[in-house]
Amino acid sequence: MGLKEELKLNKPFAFPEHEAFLNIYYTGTLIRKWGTDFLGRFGLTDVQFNLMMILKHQGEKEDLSQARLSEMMLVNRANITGLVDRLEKAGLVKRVGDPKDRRTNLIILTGKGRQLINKVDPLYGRELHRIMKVLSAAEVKQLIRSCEKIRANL
Amino acid sequence: MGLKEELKLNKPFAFPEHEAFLNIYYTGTLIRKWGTDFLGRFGLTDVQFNLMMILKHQGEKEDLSQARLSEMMLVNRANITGLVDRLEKAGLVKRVGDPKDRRTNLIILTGKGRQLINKVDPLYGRELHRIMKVLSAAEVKQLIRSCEKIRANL
DNA sequence: GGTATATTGTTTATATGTAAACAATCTAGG
DNA sequence: CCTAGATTGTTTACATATAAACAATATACC
Repeated sequence: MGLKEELKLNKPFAFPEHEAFLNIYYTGTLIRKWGTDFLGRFGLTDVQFNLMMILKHQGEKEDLSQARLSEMMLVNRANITGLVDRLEKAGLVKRVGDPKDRRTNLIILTGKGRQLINKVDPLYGRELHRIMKVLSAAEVKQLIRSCEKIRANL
Repeated sequence: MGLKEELKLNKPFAFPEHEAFLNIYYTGTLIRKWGTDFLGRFGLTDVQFNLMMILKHQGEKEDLSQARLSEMMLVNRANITGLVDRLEKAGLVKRVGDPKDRRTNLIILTGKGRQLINKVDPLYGRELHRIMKVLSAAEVKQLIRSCEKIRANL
């Protein structure tokens, strides 16, 4: 359904570019809501899942400090403090001192955290496939290209 | 630039659909950040601007209660309380009692609010055009279709 | 070696988001 | 009319976001 109908707007969009811009904005918002809802069954928020997925997939080859995590998650480093606090309290991650830099905390999954993310990751992947399979391979490719073009101007 | 490079990931995406999904998520996030940055010059957040744009464009034909605003902005109605509080304190909007329903607040722009949004709206539109003009008309149309298809499954 | 500059993680103040509970009010159905 | 159920806006408790300031620590350069 078009945004005009979804939001029950009383007039159509003046420019298709405006409609496209809002489509990304609203779809991004709804993806976040969907993620929060899906992951809530496992006691996680979407942001917590994001961080743990980075630890699982990127952490194989790279030590991940709070500053590096904030960069990959596109958030201010002040955010990571509380986020790691909550995950640490839940026993899912641990702060480890970096022997090469005493300012730095390296964040690693605990056994419990690894076990949880190993369970949730494939279930999440399956849902993601369900959501995206309505697009053809060409549409997927074009969507990626269009998003990249837009980001280049932001 | 691809997400892999932007986030400096150490391995490529396993599935294009996953990459497309994250592209929307991250592009939505960056659009929000861009908006906050651009609108900050006028003393507004992107959320406050959103609400005022709805009041300007949708308010012409429809009385807008807090509940209706929360529906159009895809947020919980509890949010609107604080948002309107802040805009009211800034003198940009007003709460008006609905004569037909004493539970309801109708939200309207003040003179000052209307003046501000009339100034910012065209400037915002120009920036939006700058950002989106890298896409052809066909790409814009396809982007809208793809987002709609994805939302249908969320 | 010593000093200026940069970076890291934390804290604070503020804005936004959720869900759940509440009082006030409306609506439907007898 | 009256009562059961729904809706509205608010409050609370919490999770997430920012920017700005801070102490601790690294780094770069003379």
